[in-house]
Amino acid sequence: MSATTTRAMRVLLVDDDATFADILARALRRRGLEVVVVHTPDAAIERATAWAPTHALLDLNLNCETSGLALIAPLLDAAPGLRITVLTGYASIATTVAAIQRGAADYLAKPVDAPAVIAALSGHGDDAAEPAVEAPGQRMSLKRLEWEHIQRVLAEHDGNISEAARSLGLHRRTLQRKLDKRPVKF
Amino acid sequence: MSATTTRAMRVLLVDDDATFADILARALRRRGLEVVVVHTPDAAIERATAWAPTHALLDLNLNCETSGLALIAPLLDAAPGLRITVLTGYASIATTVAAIQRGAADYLAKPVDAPAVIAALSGHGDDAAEPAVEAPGQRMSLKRLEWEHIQRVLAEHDGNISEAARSLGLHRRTLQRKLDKRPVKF
DNA sequence: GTATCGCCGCGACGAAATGTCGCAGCCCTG
DNA sequence: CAGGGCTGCGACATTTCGTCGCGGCGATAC
Repeated sequence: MSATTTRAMRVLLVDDDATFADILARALRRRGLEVVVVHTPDAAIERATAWAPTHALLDLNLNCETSGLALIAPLLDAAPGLRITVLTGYASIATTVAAIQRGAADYLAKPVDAPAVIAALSGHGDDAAEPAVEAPGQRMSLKRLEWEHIQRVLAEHDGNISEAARSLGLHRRTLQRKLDKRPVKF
Repeated sequence: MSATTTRAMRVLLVDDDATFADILARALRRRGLEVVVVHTPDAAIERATAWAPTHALLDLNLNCETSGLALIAPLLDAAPGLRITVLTGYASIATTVAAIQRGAADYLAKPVDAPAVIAALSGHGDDAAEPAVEAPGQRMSLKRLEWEHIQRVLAEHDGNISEAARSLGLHRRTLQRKLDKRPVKF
């Protein structure tokens, strides 16, 4: 273990975005955490088994076939007790539900800052603070609503774009455009 | 399980919005579910204890102090094994995480249609696969969904188009056009 | 009375989103 | 190897959206 604080958290960072992963890793290390970065599902499993991390940061949309979602179970298998925090740039209610149901401990939407990540990792504001039903003076924007629904349907069809488009009654091309077009703030 | 009726799901619907609750309840009953509607946390606990429902639909933002979130644990206490599905008009990642961590089985953002609710109730997200795509035209939603949401927001603003437009984050002119375009076949 | 203000309905026009077609690459299966 | 389905993407015609502006209405305020 590190000589820093108490028992340092051993964090396995799984993200195919090397740039983002490195920055985040550096930020976490500066705060005394032990971090190992991997960019592929296979490497993630391998490290989880060999290194026995205590926490994991998992990017949902690894651009490979295996979604981050599919990685949750194997990771928990490889390292029992692992506290997995899912991180994603394309957050949606549907994927949130799926992630938590599969065993993730928390779920964060990019962009996030190091403090927020650490808080989530350690489980702060987890079961403690109540999000206090937000009172947005504003309804879910139509865009947001659409995004959520698309994610839901897409998930129902296992990520099959063509099928989802058909099911949604819109052109595949349009769905594609909608999909890669959304950073979507909220 | 209740062998009397065809193992019908006994659903406890907790929602302070009487209108919405009634409509939903009717829709569910028409599909063969047993539904009991309550409008307050206290009544919810009471019914959960006395009636022993198998499923619960819980609106997150009951406009009382006790958020729906806080009701999850007591409900699970009152009726062990209860499958709680959270329903809310103010969906957010944070509340989603909180709800599921507290024991909710699923989380849906309004507006939703009866089929979606039933799917969630029966736990399609857990293990069941749903290759059975609805009939064609079922998912024309994007438009329908938008329409529903617009109506909801419009109603909440007492029909004030300008205000609703502002709240929805779109131009008044656009809202007008969207409004008079729909022949609205419900 | 009339000035002001906010909401409503609508025409117009450029900007953006969408529907449609087509092409090429991939992977799977017969 | 051919055939079929999924995917990413370019091109182009249509449609919708965002914005500005007008005139009209009704409620207050002056």
